[in-house]
Amino acid sequence: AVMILRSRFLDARRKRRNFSKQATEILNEYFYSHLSNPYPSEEAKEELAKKCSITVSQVSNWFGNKRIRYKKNIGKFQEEANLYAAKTAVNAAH
Amino acid sequence: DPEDEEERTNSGSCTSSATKDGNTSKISHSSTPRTRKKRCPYSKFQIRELEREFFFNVYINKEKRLQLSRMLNLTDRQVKIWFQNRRMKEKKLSRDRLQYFSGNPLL
DNA sequence: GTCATTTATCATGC
DNA sequence: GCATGATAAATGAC
Repeated sequence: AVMILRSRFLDARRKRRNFSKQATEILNEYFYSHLSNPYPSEEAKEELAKKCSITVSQVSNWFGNKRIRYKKNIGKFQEEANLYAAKTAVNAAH
Repeated sequence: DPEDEEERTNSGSCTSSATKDGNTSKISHSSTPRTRKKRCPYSKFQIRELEREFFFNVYINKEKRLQLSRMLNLTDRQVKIWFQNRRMKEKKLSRDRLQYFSGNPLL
């Protein structure tokens, strides 16, 4: 029984599952609204993790990947950037 | 400069082809990072030996470190860094285990 | 020494 | 076939 759970734990780490649409939405909103300094504090990470129903480590991984992949090809993310820029603008208006 | 303590002729995968030529600096970084060393994954053999030593001793001393670095064709610095990263990995594993099994009372 | 990172690589989803 | 999340080397702050 313990062995089963142990193997299940090891598998859970290796298997990759995409985050939910809502989670990605929340993370992108934060990223593009802090584009000048996309480094959330530890407290901000915990809050994001809670809202996204993921772990703090996963939040750190997401921002790490996002920062370098954005930097490596800004053009590819331009459309996405405009989208979330408009979205945050609407939210601010309300 | 934290420069190479002899990269040693690598036998297997990631040889020291860092071409430390003087100036290919396209962008004039007035200082600091003169070409970051390319990340090269270690071989199965290297990992096994590192893990073996890590099991006995989470902290490796200078003596064994030099010995191990020579045996694995790695620099002393690389072995030191590997143990640092390995300790961080162990800590993260502990955190993840705790979180993973926290919701499971093992029925 | 720890620890948050950067970067490349790995593994998987679709 | 790439997009994406996680991990493995390597750096730097402290």
